[in-house]
Amino acid sequence: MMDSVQVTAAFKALGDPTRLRIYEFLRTCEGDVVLDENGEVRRVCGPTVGEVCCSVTGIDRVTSTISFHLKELRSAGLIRMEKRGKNMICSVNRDAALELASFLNACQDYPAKLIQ
Amino acid sequence: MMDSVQVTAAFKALGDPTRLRIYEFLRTCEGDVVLDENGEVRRVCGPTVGEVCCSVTGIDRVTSTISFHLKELRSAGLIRMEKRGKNMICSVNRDAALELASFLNACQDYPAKLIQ
DNA sequence: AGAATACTTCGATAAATTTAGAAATAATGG
DNA sequence: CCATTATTTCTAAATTTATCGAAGTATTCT
Repeated sequence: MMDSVQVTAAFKALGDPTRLRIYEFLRTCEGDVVLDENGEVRRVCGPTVGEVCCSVTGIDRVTSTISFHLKELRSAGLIRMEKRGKNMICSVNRDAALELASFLNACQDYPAKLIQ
Repeated sequence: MMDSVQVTAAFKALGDPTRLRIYEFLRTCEGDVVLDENGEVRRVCGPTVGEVCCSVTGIDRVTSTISFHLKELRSAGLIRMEKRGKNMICSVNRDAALELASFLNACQDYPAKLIQ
């Protein structure tokens, strides 16, 4: 379970237009995954850092800037990155997204009293 | 529906520890609401800015700073504020929270292909 | 081994953000 | 109408952040 420090970090990471753009792009990339020896899901193909740079339209940033933003998203636990030869393969961490969603949905656990 | 600029602004607003703290406090405050002449839900009692200052523990900020953060949350559409005499009454905007949650839940609409 | 490719880290800079405190505004109470 | 209370706006300072380009690190290719 994410504590409030982690939740803040995740929201902060998504609260930048360039990063949100990258994040949304990564979400749309269907990629193959495998189950490794421990039964963990591991991504084996998908967008590399270079592909993110080329593919994310509307923003115009050099590679080092994209790298910086990917690191921010990764530190916040929102994406995973895995070395694959010369490349780094990026993928979203769905568990983190779902945890954040459930944090936001919790607003319904505190109902307001309605008075006519 | 929130566009991506609004989503960014909302995440950014929540991505600050002081604001997230305030937001969480506001969520827990059950307050009475009324339906006004247009059938709109309107809050009639609940935490004022001053009460937010006193009640949100763990942060230590002067009133003007809290006021600044409330304004940020309000600009992002996450909370509502309504004048009531000398006071301003604060409440969370649940619709915004639920929209953000559904943005995050959309990560499930793009399934990865699993390969053994 | 040396060159090429993919990415990250470092250094510098400009812009944005958070913060406190002072001054301003608005509403109520005597 | 003046004093008090509640909140906001303004100002200035400190800190953080986003950005680029250069230099560095790894990995593959020849």
